[in-house]
Amino acid sequence: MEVEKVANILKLLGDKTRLTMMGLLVESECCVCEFVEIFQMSQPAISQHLRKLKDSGLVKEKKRSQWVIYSLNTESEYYELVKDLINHIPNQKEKLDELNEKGLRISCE
Amino acid sequence: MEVEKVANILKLLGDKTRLTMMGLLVESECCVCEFVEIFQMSQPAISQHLRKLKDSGLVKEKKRSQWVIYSLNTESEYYELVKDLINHIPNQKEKLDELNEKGLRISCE
DNA sequence: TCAGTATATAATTATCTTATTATATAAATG
DNA sequence: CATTTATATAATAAGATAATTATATACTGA
Repeated sequence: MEVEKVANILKLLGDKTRLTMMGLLVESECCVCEFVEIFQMSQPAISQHLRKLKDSGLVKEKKRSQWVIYSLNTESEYYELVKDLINHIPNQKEKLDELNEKGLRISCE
Repeated sequence: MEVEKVANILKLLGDKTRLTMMGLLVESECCVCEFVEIFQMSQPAISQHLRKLKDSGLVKEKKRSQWVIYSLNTESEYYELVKDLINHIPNQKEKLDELNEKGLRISCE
């Protein structure tokens, strides 16, 4: 794995929002509106973060009815690196549990 | 470990030069002029990269005669993370070997 | 002590990043 | 079919980043 490629992945995940997104996605696939709720950030900002993660191949998307569901791309050449990184951040599951309690959970595995 | 702190470390190492520096330092301590030679970059640019690594506590420095020798700070709270990251880049030892061959190696363990 | 070498800092500039607002697209539903 | 909901894209502006040049500091050795 080239240094430059790894550096680019680190730069990509060197953002609190995107790193947290990956921590969430390792728990469960998520749709855009769930991220908007969790991060309390504008929808375009969320879409742009997801776009970067998708452009790098770290996540993939699928359409389900009106929602776009994002998930980790386990086929990515960086998947092992990503898992190593996520091991160093706290588990993000409870953010998803909170969504559930508020009845705002859309995506289901 | 907070997400934000990890993200900051990833941002810091999400730069080809700084990530390579860490790959070199895991092999051996190095002085500034060795980095300048290896990266073919201006000396102030090198010093500024090292400053960032030092400010975050990832590396430490010591003075030996006219040289400033940098080394990994194995006491850093991020040391395990750093080691995990470096495991994903190619070994940088041969860059140091090349310096040796050119007679430009200063630092010795 | 002066010249040379090693390093750090300051100032500047170009480029990148990230957020926002405005707008477009597309599906769902009454 | 019009409205609402979900998402994406474009334009823009503020702030961060990284390189360079110029300069300062500090140690070494003749």
